[in-house]
Amino acid sequence: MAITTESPQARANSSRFSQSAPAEQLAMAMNLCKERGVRLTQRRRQVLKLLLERSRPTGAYELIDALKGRNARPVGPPTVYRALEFLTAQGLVAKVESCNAYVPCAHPERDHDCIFFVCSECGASVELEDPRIEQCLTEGAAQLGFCVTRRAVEVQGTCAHCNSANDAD
Amino acid sequence: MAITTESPQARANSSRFSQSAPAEQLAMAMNLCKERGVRLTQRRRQVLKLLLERSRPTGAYELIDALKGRNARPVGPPTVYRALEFLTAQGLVAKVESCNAYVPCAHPERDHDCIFFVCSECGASVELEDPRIEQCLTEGAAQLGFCVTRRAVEVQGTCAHCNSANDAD
DNA sequence: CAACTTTTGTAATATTATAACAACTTGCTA
DNA sequence: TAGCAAGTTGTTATAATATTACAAAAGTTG
Repeated sequence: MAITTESPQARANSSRFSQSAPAEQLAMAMNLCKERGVRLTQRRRQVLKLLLERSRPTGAYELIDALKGRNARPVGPPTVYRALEFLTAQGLVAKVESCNAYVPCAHPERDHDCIFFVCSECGASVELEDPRIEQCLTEGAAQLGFCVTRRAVEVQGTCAHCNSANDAD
Repeated sequence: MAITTESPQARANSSRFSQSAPAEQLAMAMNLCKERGVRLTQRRRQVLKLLLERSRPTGAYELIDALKGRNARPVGPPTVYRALEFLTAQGLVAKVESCNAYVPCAHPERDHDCIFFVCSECGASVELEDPRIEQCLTEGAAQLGFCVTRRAVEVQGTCAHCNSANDAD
């Protein structure tokens, strides 16, 4: 098996950089779910929309608070966690484990791993795809006889934007 | 900069496979701390020892419970979390973010990233080193102007042992 | 419509982690 | 060696994250 050598592709989770607006992403998600015969209900759509509108990984309780404003009755934790579970299973959302927070995936239509670069200063995250890393992890797993279900590759640090802001001080 | 191509090295966190006994690892940790001029106090040593004795990533509250048996007075969460913070800073222990659990590092003397393969069935974890992945992450960071402080590469799935046990059914 | 499945609501609670401040240790140094 | 300063640990309370269990509602199918 040859290692593909396409260069890694980055995609920020920040609206400043996003390649498609929340509305487009939402429409795409609805299509995807229709094709798959699963239901992107109103609640699930609400949660996904909120995540798409944010510029950074968002905690479950932040989502709960945000939903309080949009709904007649406040929603409880299980409701949001269930929506996140569904969205994650569909590859529409990923959990950033090191932050206990959630982000929409850049390319839910493709089945791939994401690498997250999370800025500990501004909280923004950038999703990177790198087939070489997936390949390494696949090889490692094979070597161990390990059967993979989920991967999390997360890099913490400070983003270019915050770095230059700090230099200016 | 040439990519080193040494093959990845695995090291299980299970005593079944461990290459050095807890006592040796502890002695090594004490030396390391001495060299660095930091204090591996009794509490910190206790926590490290517990982690070394376990065959899997261990939660903070599991450590607290275990310490209750070993000490006259029970220790509170902050004590354990502080010990974990110290041990992590010294590279003696790493947190498996996707499990909210902690494991001793295989090679605290070397400054490197670890990749964890965590079995969701038996809970055991294997630490793998792969310079190629570190290289990819370094490149990715450089490309983004991102300044890295911490990395977490975690793979969830089922280990060889559990896989073959399941096949036998 | 009736039976069934899936989704959501609600209340309670479990699990993981931190804040704030007091007490104790350790190592120095006057 | 007394006394101070820094670092470490103890203690209490509480914050933040997540799940269980069961009831109600909505959607699906015969």
